[in-house]
Amino acid sequence: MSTIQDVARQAGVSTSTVSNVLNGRTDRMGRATLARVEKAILALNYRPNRAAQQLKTGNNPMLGLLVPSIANPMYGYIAREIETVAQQKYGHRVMLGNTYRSKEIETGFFDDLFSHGVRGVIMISSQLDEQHLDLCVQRGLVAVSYDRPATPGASPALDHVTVDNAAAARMAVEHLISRGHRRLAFATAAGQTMSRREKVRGFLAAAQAAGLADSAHVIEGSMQAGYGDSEMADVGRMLAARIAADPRRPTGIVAVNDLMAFGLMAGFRDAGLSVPADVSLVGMDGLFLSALMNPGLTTVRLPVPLMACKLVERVIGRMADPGIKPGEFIFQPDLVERDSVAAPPQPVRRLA
Amino acid sequence: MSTIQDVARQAGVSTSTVSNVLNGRTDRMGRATLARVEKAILALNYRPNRAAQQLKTGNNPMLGLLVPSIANPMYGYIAREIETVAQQKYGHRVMLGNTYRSKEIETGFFDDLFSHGVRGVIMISSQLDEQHLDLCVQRGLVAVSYDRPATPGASPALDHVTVDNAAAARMAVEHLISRGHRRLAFATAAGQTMSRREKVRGFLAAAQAAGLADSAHVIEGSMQAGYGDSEMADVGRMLAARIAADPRRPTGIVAVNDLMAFGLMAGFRDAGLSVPADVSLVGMDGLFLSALMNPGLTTVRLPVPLMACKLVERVIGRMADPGIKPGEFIFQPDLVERDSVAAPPQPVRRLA
DNA sequence: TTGAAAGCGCTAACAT
DNA sequence: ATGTTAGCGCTTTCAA
Repeated sequence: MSTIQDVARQAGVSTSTVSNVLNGRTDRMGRATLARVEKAILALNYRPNRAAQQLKTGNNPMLGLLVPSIANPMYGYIAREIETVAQQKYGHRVMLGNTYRSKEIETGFFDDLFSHGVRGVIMISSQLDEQHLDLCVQRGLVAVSYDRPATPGASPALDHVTVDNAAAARMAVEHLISRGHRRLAFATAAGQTMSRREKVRGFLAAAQAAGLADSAHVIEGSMQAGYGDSEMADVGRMLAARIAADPRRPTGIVAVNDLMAFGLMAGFRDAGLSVPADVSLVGMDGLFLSALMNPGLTTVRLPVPLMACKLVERVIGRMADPGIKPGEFIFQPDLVERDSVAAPPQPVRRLA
Repeated sequence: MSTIQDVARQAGVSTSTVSNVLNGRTDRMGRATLARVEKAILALNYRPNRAAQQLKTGNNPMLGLLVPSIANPMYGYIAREIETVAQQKYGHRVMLGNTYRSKEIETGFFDDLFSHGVRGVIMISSQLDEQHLDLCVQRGLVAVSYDRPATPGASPALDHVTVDNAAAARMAVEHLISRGHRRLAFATAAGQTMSRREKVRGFLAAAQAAGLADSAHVIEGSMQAGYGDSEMADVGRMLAARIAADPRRPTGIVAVNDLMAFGLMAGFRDAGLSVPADVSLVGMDGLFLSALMNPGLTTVRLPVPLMACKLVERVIGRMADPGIKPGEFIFQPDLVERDSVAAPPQPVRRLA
């Protein structure tokens, strides 16, 4: 590994000149000098030592990325987009952490962020208390949160990038209603996240607006382990059994996310119910996997690449200019129609 | 952020004493001194600056992790296991990169590994030339490769951790044969990886051993984009159409991985063929998603947590002791039976 | 048992 | 236009 000194020697200049070209201050030198330095850099295949740069400047071209579990296909998708734009567009690397939604693990990650000199972090579905977060922000962390709107009232210390969850739920409900469904349910897992709360709110509001308040219910399953990839589907499977057993069961179900919908589909199959003949189902997320399900899952798709861009743009932008105030960025989803929704089954008529 | 100096001052000792307690050399000091230092560290919530440590020692408690795409559920799963053990068991953080199987991107990642002072890397399904890799290893990188056996003949500069891919394919074939299948196919995507080659070899060998060499074929679909999450399923879907159109089509199919199997299932459905009544299907990977498919996918499951442990243990072990020679570690898979395999359809008899 | 001090590779203020 | 230099926070040798 060659150092800035090696380059300086090779080019016959001082280290500050090399440093200047490294940092784009090329106006401060002759063309010939610049050329010599660039040649030496190439010849030695020189790469600046980030640790030294960071020790000096306090900056590290790296972002923290916190997800509940990267094994969850939705978080994997978001993470891929984030890493790709952080790298290709801004030259930043990504330090990844799985939190399993544990506060202790999150705290540990933040500590390490500081000790590695990483000053920007993207948090996917955080559960962090506002006070802990505020503390990190006070210590100079630039944080951007996904999938969780700003806490109303609290001073926004963070950026918030999120889909319009209430609108997403509404789209699902309206789609079901347009196909003739009157008995609706929203299937979710216990353990409130902001986004789940918003979806429930949107679901209920849309049902009410259609005059269906009395026949729209929220069904919640409890999760053993707490973080949510296969567990989320397990909950769906369990919930489906419960729903199937109910003689007055809903005919149209909105799932809190695609994984839940996958579990629901499997559970209905176990119970001998057919989707969409007996129950219709709408997911949320728009995973590529939803197209592979049998039947293909109708789902509300989130604009993941757009949101990932915004997330990265905001952390990096605010790291560069601390004067920028945190903001809130809400994206609109869209409905992808496939084969998991049909008209509700006709009630069986007894012959007189 | 407090420094080692702050701690030294607070405890009334020199920085070297603090450094000694930081590095476990507690025998070199009095009990009272140790206690004072520990108290000061706690009081100041002190965290050593990794950049400074690294500048001094050349070590960084961080691992590189290279995957083709973290949006692929299999790589997401492996990555989660790796990050978790690296962190919880060894206190190392993970720097993540998506390669999209591009050599340029891989090279860029390696450069950044060096400039960040990261000396250990885990490569999932790398396509790297041996020579490029060797160069990095010569420069001091400790590399561990997953899913690719050592190149025979070449001096092993890397560790290799992999499942016994040939055995995996054999298990799938034998399962199909045991259910009465005689016309077999192996469905894969174009673009050779080591693991795909091994699987093909195992498939062919098993078919031959059963005297089925003439009726066992490898079917290969080409990928547009090159890296493989939804693309892999797309190839499967396309391949299914091709297979369905063949009047002498195979009755039992082994898919190169679960994603391919998912695509195949969807494609057969498109074509009006039923799994397993018309075609039987065995996947490979053992994703949790395979249990959610309709029908549930029979698949050869890889021992991911075990392999992840070994991967991490090897990089970190060899970083600590460069004397350890690279080795090869092969894990055995097992078959998970679900509902995608049945007896082959009876040939239609015409009435005389 | 403890401390002083050099130096890892870099940046940037200051000097020339 | 270019060079000199202090110092970022830490480890470690050597001296006391």
